[in-house]
Amino acid sequence: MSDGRSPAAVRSDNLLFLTDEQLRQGSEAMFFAYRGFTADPDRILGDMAYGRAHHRAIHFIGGAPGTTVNNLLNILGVTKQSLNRVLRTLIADGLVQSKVGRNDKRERHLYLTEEGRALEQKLSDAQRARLRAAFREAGPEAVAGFRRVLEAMMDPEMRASYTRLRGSGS
Amino acid sequence: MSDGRSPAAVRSDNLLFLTDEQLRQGSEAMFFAYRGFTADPDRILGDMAYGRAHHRAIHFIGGAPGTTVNNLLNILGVTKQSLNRVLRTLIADGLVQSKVGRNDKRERHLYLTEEGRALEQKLSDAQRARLRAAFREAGPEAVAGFRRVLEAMMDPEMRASYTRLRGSGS
DNA sequence: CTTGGAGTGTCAACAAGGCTGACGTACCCT
DNA sequence: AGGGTACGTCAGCCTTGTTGACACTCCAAG
Repeated sequence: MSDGRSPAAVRSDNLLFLTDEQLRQGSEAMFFAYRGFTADPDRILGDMAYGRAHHRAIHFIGGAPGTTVNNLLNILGVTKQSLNRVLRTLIADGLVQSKVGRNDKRERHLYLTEEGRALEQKLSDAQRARLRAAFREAGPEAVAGFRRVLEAMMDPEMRASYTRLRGSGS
Repeated sequence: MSDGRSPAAVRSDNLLFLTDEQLRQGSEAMFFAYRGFTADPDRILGDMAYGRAHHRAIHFIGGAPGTTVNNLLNILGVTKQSLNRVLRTLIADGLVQSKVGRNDKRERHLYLTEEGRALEQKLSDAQRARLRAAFREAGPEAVAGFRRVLEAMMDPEMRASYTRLRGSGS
């Protein structure tokens, strides 16, 4: 039920001495940190007609120009209807360009326009500033540990996406 | 270690060699890891009539029995209307009990019922299992670094909430 | 006692962003 | 020619966030 009452529970974790309380603190750290992590871009987007979903799309298109819709779908883990709604507005507003594939004409390859790149820059600058400050404050070894834990926390398929297996244009 | 292409960019961060690419990877690690982090409870809640908001409420009430509505509001960072909608269903369903404060009768102190505690247990067990596995895989030093970075990433007020300043009963 | 303000509950309306289901179109491949 | 793939889209539903407005209870100050 709770921390340290049962010697057996502690013993079962004797390698790392992970009490429930420590794990609880880990959960809450994730919650609060993620809030901080998204706070800056959210504030910027709040002033415009866009939301976090647009940010994600712009981010991953910017990071893998020429990626296909299907590819993005897998990375973001949403339905095509959800993604399409976001993509439609971004394309209509001229932030994203969609090109029919050369090899396979069913596919659409996505690129940021100049305007899209500008917004991506603005958003990621805000987010990177916080991340940079946090990394500096915590120190290099802490950053390495941070990365190791986060990686271990992902679903395996996501770990693959994360490890630079991003799809590229045909 | 550093894949610095632009000497100027590297030099500007010479203390830690933080390239934009490293920060980008940090962002994506947060994104994918948070997805993994919430995946298990979300799956459980999806079968019931509850969502992530209910999980959060139950979690923080369970961790600080007797907390007031206002307290919870500050921790969760949502409007009272949003929280109230969630709380109302939890109270109606008998998972949460709301008691009028002794000293200040305007306040409501929130507690989990037996049933509520059971659900909290079920949800946090799933989440803790993933966290535990990740912590084990990454090792103790990595966990310490993980905590340090997350803490540095929070907003200052949230850091206060996180550091066990949770409100308690009247 | 009156009054102001804090803490809370609640109604109404709305928006973002998830979801499912269904359908159409264009295309690739066998 | 037909089946499966990639994509777009319409329609509808849900959760969860938002504002704004209003009422009630109660504490504390005047």
